Amino acid sequence: MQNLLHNLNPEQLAAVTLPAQPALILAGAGSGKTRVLTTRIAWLIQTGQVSPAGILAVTFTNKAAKEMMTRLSAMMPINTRGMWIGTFHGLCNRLLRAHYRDAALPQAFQILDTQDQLSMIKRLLKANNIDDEKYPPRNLMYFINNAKENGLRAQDVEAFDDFNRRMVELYALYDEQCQREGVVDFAELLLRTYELLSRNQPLREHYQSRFRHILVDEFQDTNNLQYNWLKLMAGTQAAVFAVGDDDQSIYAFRGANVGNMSAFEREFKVENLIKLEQNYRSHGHILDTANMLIANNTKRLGKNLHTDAGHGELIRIYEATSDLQEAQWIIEEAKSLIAEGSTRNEIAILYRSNAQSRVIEHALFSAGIPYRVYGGQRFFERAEIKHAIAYLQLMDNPHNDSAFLRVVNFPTRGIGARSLEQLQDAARQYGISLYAAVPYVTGKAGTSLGAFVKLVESARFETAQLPLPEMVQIVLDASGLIAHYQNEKEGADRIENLEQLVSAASLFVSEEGFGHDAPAQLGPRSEQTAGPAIVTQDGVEILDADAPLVTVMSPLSAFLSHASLEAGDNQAQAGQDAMQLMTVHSAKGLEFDAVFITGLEEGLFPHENSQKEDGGVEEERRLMYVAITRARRRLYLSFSQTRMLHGQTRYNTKSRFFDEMPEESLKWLSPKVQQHHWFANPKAAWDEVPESGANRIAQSMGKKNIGWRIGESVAHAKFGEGVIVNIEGSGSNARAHINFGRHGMKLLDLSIAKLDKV
DNA sequence: TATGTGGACTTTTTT
DNA sequence: AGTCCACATA
Repeated sequence: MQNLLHNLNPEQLAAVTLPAQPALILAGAGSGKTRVLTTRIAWLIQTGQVSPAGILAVTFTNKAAKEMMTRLSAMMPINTRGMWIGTFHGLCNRLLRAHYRDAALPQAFQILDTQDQLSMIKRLLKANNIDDEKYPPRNLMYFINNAKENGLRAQDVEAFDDFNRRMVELYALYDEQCQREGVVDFAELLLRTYELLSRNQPLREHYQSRFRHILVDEFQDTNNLQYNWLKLMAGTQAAVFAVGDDDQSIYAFRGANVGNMSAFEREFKVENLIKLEQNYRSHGHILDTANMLIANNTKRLGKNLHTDAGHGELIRIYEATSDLQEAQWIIEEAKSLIAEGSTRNEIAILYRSNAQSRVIEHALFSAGIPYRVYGGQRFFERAEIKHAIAYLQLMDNPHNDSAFLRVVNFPTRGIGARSLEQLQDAARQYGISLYAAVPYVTGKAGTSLGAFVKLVESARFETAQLPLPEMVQIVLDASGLIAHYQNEKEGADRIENLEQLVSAASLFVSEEGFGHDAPAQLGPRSEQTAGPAIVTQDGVEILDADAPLVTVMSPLSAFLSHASLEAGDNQAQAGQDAMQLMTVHSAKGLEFDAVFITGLEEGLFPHENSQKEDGGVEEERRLMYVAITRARRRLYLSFSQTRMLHGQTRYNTKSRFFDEMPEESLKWLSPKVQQHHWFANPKAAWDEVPESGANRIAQSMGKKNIGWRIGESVAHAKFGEGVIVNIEGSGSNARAHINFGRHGMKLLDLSIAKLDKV
């Protein structure tokens, strides 16, 4: 116990040892948030206030859940696998598996990932002859997900015009189709659980009285449905311990509602509000910069980070002439960092949008510096893996039409569009799945479809008694996937990935406690585990907290859930000491000795789209706050006068965020006025050279010799600094398009406007 | 049915 | 500029 609370600062200690009441912990970046969460759980258990079974801990990512379990096992001898620690979706999956009948789901229901959901919607539109120009599948998907995240079924959505009425109809059709196929999308996992518990009183009361303590990580990221889900789980008895940071709320665009923090404070009558403001990560100048920047936001719960670590180094700021040159500068700085003893792993290059990584990657590649880009395709999202998974899905639940269509003719087995059309007609006519409709198709199409069904059936039959990894291996061979990729020119990597799927199955089986000899397909092993695994109370089947997934689902079903809910690593070549490239969003939660934040230009960061959204710029500022607070010791900020974007050169002004930082913490590496753009930017130079054809055209159009040039920086009394983006007309008629950053693009008459050179 | 071509798109992302 | 997707063609 002494040990457990040892080394906590007063605020952390206070948070960890709060009484069993609603609590809101405002945990600043680097303030030891995860430590507080895990220590709180350990303290509750060790002091005998609650048994491990009475704890529900919710996170957003699998990574965070795993981290929590690892730290918890390090703190006390406890089997965390049986505990209810997981993501919202993972926990919902667990609940729905245990109570599938009450939730009106088939036992082997499967989970659609975003790809699957979109392809399902496309199919739906096609089947109903809907013009996908008028109803873009992606929009319909957003519509449906948004409705679900607000707890609304199709019948609850109010439609005020024909267009929306149609959308609602399609939403209803979509849900019916999912139900027929026995599949649920991500939002459905949440909503279905919410509905299950709100309708089923004994079940609700069981869980409400069982979970005495509910702990929530990253509370600022909860959406409306998740917040209501928590309220329902908590009932009136549970102590909800919510940890979050409103200043790090950067996911509003996907439904996160920071307002949930103040709603929680109000609705739960929170009396225990603790701020963790002591930062253990960054040096003083970095924190001062972050603090001053975020102070420009209006709607804040209020928080200021401080450190004992001293001021440290100044923030280094660099103005580049082009994106290319910015990249080259980064590499020079990184090289000298490495020369001074930094490891590449400890250097991160952050950018607002993925498109910015290319130039940097090119530069790193030519410099021969190893790097790793986050955010690529993830293991379970690769096409070949999705194919293999689809075969497994069909063996587990043949009515999954998405899975059926994905592989019915892959590898090709002579089942073309015509055959499938016949099949889909039959399926629609009888209201059954494609798989079930196969017997209704006659002729040659029927024969080849029948052969496919036989393939799936015999794979299922032959592997019924085998452990999961062996089953996967057999499916890879029997499906013809391996053979297909062997014949393909660049199939080697794909075969390697498929073999990795077998390893993933092995790893899964041992990690989840299924045991390597457990048959993959046999039903739930509740009979074998016996004991208290499932108890009946008021006629309701109740899951015991220590019962892992093994008791409620087969290894195969569990593995398929895992594949959907945990798409796997998206890092390329892990392991190697490499520089880290990622968007600011994906950097959240990470920290590095040295951080480069690049592309700090108006329009890019803050992003131009954010100006139109209300609260958009504040979210961008929080994003910048997250970026700054990733750095431990050294922080570089850079921006560029010109940048190639979407095949066009853009002239941006520097980000407004520079004006919101403390001058005394900054060190400008480049002189305010650089050499002229056409000097450093080869492309611009080419355009401006008098001999070039392009320039002769420009001259004849009056683009030159009027005292101003495209790309030149100017200052205007009202609009501040800007960049000349284009010039039209000549002589006294000359007018210039000038990008004034936050003031937007202006068209000014050059003979009238008072402009100064910068 | 594999392959090519034109057109539209382009902020951020986890489950 | 680069990617993805739908549709057309050999």
